[in-house]
Amino acid sequence: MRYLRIGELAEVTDTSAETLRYYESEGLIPPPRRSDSGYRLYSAEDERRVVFIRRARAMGFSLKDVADLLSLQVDRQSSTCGEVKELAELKLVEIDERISELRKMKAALQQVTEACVGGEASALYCTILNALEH
Amino acid sequence: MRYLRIGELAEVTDTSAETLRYYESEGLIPPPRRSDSGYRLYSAEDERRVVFIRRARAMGFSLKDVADLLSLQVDRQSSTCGEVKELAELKLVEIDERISELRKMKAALQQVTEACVGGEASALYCTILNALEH
DNA sequence: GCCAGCTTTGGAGTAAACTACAGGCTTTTC
DNA sequence: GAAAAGCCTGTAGTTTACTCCAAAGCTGGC
Repeated sequence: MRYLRIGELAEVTDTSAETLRYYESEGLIPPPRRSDSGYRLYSAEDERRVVFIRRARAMGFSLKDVADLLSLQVDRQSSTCGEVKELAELKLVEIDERISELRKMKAALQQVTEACVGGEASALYCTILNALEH
Repeated sequence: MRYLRIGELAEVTDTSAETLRYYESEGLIPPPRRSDSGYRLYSAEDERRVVFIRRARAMGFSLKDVADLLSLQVDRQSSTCGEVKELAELKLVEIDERISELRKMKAALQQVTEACVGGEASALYCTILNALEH
């Protein structure tokens, strides 16, 4: 199994070593194993986790949100399926709402670009706010 | 035409007077007209603008992003339709990417909740990371 | 006309999420 | 084997987006 050092993981996940150490300090990624000299060594599992965090962040989820989502990683003894399911369903509703808002925004933006086909004169109507009040 | 005072606008847009003044200071909303005594008086147009800002913020767009989107409000002389269209299309791509990421996340979450139907024993498989590597 | 509850400006404070040192090891490269 | 590059801990600084005063002026109801 191949382990990555912090700089390597930073590169493949498009972030920085500082950020990775910060995530560790905030408990978003578990303390990785260390080399004899104390260097952090990250597994493929750690990498997946960081990729997930970065994706969620890019979508505007807070680190707290991400922590909630990651907490859905559950082992047998810690909590029942019911609790996990409840949390997941709450987040599902949130995600659905986000998607529908984004669709509205997309429709509005498309209306803007369509209004723009007509050349200079139609710039008058090129406002996203006008497009939004369907 | 009905004008709203800052507290009223704050209430209908579910934010605070301070935040509205902050948006004004950052150029996200234009300086509204004032009453004789200097109170801000907001139009329905202002209200729509604030609603838009709050929605976009709730979806994780930064104020800079919002400013970009609002800059699509263009008047005849300021810029050509081509420029507006280009910006709008750039944001459209961004929005599409966001939607598809959210869909992936949704699918993963649904997989988690489905795995949870089976009761306690299946909690072993209840990890969102496992679900994400389809 | 008085008082509670607005509003004003200006400036300071806060929380989240990084980001950047400093000083000192370790590893790699020439 | 020496310089360059990478990593360590710890702490301090930055950015974004608010949030909270303070001191003073308005507004509406009794």
